Amino acid sequence: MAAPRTARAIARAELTQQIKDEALRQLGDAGAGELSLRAISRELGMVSSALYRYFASRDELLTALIIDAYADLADALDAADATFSDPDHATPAATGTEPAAQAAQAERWATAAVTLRDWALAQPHRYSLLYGTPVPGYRAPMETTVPAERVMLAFFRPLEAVALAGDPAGDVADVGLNAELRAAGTLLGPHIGPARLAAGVAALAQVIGFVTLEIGGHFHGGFEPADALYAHAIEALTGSLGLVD
Amino acid sequence: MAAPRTARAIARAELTQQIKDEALRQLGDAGAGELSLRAISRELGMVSSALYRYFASRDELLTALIIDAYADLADALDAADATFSDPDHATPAATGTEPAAQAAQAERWATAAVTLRDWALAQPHRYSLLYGTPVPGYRAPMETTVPAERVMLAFFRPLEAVALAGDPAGDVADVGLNAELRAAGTLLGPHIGPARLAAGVAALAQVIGFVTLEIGGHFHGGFEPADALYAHAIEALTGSLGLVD
DNA sequence: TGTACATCAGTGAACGCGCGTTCACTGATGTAC
DNA sequence: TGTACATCAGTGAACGCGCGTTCACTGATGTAC
Repeated sequence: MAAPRTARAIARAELTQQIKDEALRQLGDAGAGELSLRAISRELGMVSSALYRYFASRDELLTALIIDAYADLADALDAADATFSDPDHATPAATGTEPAAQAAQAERWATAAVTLRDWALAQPHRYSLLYGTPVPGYRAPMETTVPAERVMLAFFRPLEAVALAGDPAGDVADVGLNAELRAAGTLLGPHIGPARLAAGVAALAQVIGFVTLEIGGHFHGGFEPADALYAHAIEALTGSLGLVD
Repeated sequence: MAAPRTARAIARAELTQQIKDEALRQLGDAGAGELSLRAISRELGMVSSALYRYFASRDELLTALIIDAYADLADALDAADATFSDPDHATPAATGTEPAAQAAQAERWATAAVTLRDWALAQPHRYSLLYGTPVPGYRAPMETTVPAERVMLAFFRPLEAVALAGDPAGDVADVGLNAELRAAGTLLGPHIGPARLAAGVAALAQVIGFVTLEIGGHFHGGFEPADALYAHAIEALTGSLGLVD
């Protein structure tokens, strides 16, 4: 991974980034289906075939953009979360089952939800790349699953903390679903009980749904900006997650 | 609206439908950004310019597809709901505040949620057209808002019924949000209190989020099919709507 | 019922444009001795 | 430190393709008298 720092390598890294930046600008204008290598090269003042020194095909560029977007969103979520595990702050994960500790995890979760929306509203085309309509003819390769999981994890870390503190939450009635949830739990948070895991997935679905609707203009005329509505929903969700009473 | 039933008018209506059908088939293959008039005309065995007798432009065809999709989804929701207001069945809307009446509305709501997912999974490209990434360069005209609202209404009718039966549910803490909710309520259900309206929007967002994630392949490897998880979430949602205790 | 005229579906050619990808090439940068 | 060779970024032309939309046209269908 650590490339040699020759002038060539530096120039290559820089131009690779410029290509991605310009690609993103065009996604903003046109949407994912319309990403054009020729338009990108034109904008960068080079010939279209030169792009092939940097990305083997259009799909490879698209994959790079998706991976970057997941990573960037995950970074934003981690950065927002960092304030909660700072040496300056208490690390509530280890402090026990008392309401105060749970409330702190509720705030962590709420922060993740707010951060995701802020990120999405700031760059809706990148959000759409991740959670919108799949791009025509493009199937995300496995390289994207790791950064995608980093995003998920930001929403399950607070639940894991509460579970570790002694409140795992119980099973779910449906036996089959219970097994599915336990299996998913090994990735998302091995100590979270099935009931809370299900609530966690549902809460995340609501966050995604909210943002998708808002970006899609479905709140037009009614709510919008949907800040207040969203804040209200988050409060209810932390309740449903068993993080506040 | 009632066109003359000349042979010409009949042929026109039929071909118009065939064009739309073929357009949908291509959306299934390629996604919304790639809808091609030439490909459609090719498939229908006619010359591309002939399409302009039926749709003035690509955007107009796209608009027709969107309106149709909303209408079709709304029809499916209404049909599923019809069993609840059949003369054969009790019409619980008028029966009062007793738990039994509320439970009936909970089932109505759950039916809407299940119907929406079934419809979406059966034709994911149409769903994406409505709730996925906005099509590049295309802005939905106002003609689409009426059928879009029909879909929403299917999810708020049960809430209105409960409200009319004497359980409107109260206000929400945030004064500004309360006003927004009251304004939105005039469309969605004039007797639904702000708190339940907010819960209703949140529940709908969760439904949309779930289906969007499932169609986008984000449940791959974990859940999928997500039937059990979805059913579980719906139960929790009817609780959050104050339709079951 | 028959005729004259108007409407309209579908044709075929063309305009002007854009796309992803390939290939042989040149010249500059980096490496090994 | 200097030279010979290998690597690689970027060029420019080309291939083969697709697109939305326009226009003047023909022939069939519908309408009015």
